[in-house]
Amino acid sequence: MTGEEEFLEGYDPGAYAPVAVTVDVVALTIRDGRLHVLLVERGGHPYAGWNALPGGFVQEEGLDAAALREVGEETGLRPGEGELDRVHLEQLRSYGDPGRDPRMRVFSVAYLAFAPSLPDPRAGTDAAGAFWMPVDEVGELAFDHAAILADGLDRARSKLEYTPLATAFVGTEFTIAELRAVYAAVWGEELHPGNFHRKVLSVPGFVESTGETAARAGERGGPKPKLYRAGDARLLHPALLRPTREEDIR
Amino acid sequence: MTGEEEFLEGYDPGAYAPVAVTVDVVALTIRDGRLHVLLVERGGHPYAGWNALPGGFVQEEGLDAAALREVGEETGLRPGEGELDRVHLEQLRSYGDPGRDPRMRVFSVAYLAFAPSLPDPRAGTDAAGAFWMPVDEVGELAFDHAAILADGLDRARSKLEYTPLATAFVGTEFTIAELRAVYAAVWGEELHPGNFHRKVLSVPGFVESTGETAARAGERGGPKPKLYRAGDARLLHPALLRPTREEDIR
DNA sequence: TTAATAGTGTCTTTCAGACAATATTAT
DNA sequence: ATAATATTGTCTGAAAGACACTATTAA
Repeated sequence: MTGEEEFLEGYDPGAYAPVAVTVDVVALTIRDGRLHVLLVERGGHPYAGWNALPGGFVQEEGLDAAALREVGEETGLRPGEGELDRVHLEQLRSYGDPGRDPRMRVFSVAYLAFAPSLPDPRAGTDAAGAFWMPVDEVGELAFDHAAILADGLDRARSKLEYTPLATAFVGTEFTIAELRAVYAAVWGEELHPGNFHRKVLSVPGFVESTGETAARAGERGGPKPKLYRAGDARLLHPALLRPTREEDIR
Repeated sequence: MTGEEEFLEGYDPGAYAPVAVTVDVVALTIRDGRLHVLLVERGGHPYAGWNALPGGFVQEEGLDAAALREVGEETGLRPGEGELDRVHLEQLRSYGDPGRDPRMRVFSVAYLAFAPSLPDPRAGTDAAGAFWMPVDEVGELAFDHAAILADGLDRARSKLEYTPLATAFVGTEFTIAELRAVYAAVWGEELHPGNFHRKVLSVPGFVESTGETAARAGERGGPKPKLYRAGDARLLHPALLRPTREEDIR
């Protein structure tokens, strides 16, 4: 008896139905102060013509590698050329309801990707058909991708509170105001500039000063802001908590 | 062309290698004031004789259902008989490194289960071979299960901070001291009784009074404590934070 | 000049944590 | 009686949020 036969012995025949494993990516970035998600328009059936999250089969690679490959393919970015290396990836969760894909049993491992503002994917060749859309304009999506997107947004909003995730959405050098704009875009609410400024600088390891000052102030005036880069903290202590909403608690 | 043929068209042949999807469960409970995890001793190869997390193939069911089925099979509990219904389940994350199972490509969706103290699984028939082990006595595990267990413990310790998860480890009615014992067991450190007591009662919706008092005080004296049941909060605001450890932050 | 912004200061309230005090109960 | 525990009270320092103020710069 081979190892594989032994492996399969004694299990329900239902387990032998062909299954597929895919990765789907919720890739987020901020453009013009608004949170955007990377989508693709489906060509084939089912859901032909619908928008969907970028994704595909896991090949001879790990899950993280598969997710990074998908992001690269759909954005047209190449590994080692800088921009793709700055994309932060983390696993979101997996989805496997029977019937979520009408053709066969498909399990999807969803990933979250965070990136600074990226060029439009249409420029590339592979990436034709992919585009960034403001998250508040996303309507229906193919399969269960709307639920996956919702879970991804929840996770992103939550992680801004207790991790330095916001720095993944800005360049290597940034101003406190740019960081505040990230929080405003992801949380969908304005933050008090003065309190936010003092808070960010008071959290150890969140940001560190470059000693430099921006070459120019904002379009509507004001002093030239100081520049910062991401610090070495993996967690924010104390955390930057959202205003408490009663409906989130109960 | 059938839908499935169309579906598979154009993908790398590597994607056609047979794959399997399993669920593995990190089931935690507290016995004698210590955190325990449910393990099984493997019969067949590979890793024959090693301890492993309970798990198995996903059948014609959702992922959550598969995880609950595994817990039931390995503990000997039956749905609808009460105890299994009190088990709290949540998805942990998925693992899919090539080579994590030497026989074929196996993707595992790991789950976390939290339960009040349960009877010893050996009593049942299906569940022979399963047993509870204190987490700090768990040595090597089969496959990548040690890493899965470590991830599960991290998640559990973290969720105690900002969710009412601790109430899943005690009976429907409990004392503040019992709740404190849960935190002490999971976090591995003692908590200040007075401050913990005031803190728990001050978080809206964490616990609610039953109006009753325990029939008996503890073994070593003291007043009869009041009884509480879980409240309706899904999140703790403000949270019950662990003492900050510098090494966790950087 | 005007208006907006960067950055800092102040005050109030909330909360975490250290510590103390009192009442109650098993042994 | 003794010792341990449940519960409440007090105090200090950290931190959040509201508000105010000054200096700086684009238009």
